[in-house]
Amino acid sequence: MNKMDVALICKALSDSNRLEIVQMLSEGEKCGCKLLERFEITQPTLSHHMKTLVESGMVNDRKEGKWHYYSLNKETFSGFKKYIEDLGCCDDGNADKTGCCK
Amino acid sequence: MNKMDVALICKALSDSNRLEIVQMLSEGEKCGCKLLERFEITQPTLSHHMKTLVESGMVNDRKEGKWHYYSLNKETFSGFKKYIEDLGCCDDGNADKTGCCK
DNA sequence: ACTATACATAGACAATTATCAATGTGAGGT
DNA sequence: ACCTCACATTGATAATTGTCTATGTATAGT
Repeated sequence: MNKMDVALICKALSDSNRLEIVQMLSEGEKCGCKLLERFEITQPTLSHHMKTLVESGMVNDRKEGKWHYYSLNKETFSGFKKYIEDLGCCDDGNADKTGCCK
Repeated sequence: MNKMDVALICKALSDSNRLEIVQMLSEGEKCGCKLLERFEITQPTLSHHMKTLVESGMVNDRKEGKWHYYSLNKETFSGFKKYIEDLGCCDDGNADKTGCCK
């Protein structure tokens, strides 16, 4: 995962509604209408947010009949987590010979 | 650390220049002029980015003579990391009784 | 006092974004 | 055929953002 991917994911997570959506999806797959119930936004606005999340790679979109089921993209998420962990990796002052720490 | 804090940090990291700045600061404290050398942006633009980073809480600003020394705020960073880790915490399907996994 | 350096602030502009109301689409049910 | 539900798209608007030029400010050296 490169810098641009991470910046895109961060942008996707930079809205508190979308952050909460990701949090809800971490509990498991959910359809759009269930997500909508939890927010005070209109359906087109949710649709826009979901598009942003899907395009960032953080969220999968699966269609079944009338419904869209959204879920976290585990691969993207773990890549993102690793990038973030490595980002602050040397700020503890206990870097070893590999140039990294803990 | 709450949702708004995290959204603010994500917004700060959603620009590839700022992401690279944070990456540079993870190597250690650096002054503004050293940072500026590495980017093809003007000084006011860097100043604006640093303000965004400092206001997000991710970066510390220490003044010494003419220079501003910037460094990662380890506390904020580790809080952020923890939040991100917990965010995707249950998407592996191996949640235990605590409601969480690994 | 003058100059140079490091950085901030103000003002402008183009691009992006979050949101909405209105409308379109596609799938199921009656 | 018609209607309803789930969702997307369009078009609009106000707010935010990234970037610049121009200018201001503070510190240090001569």
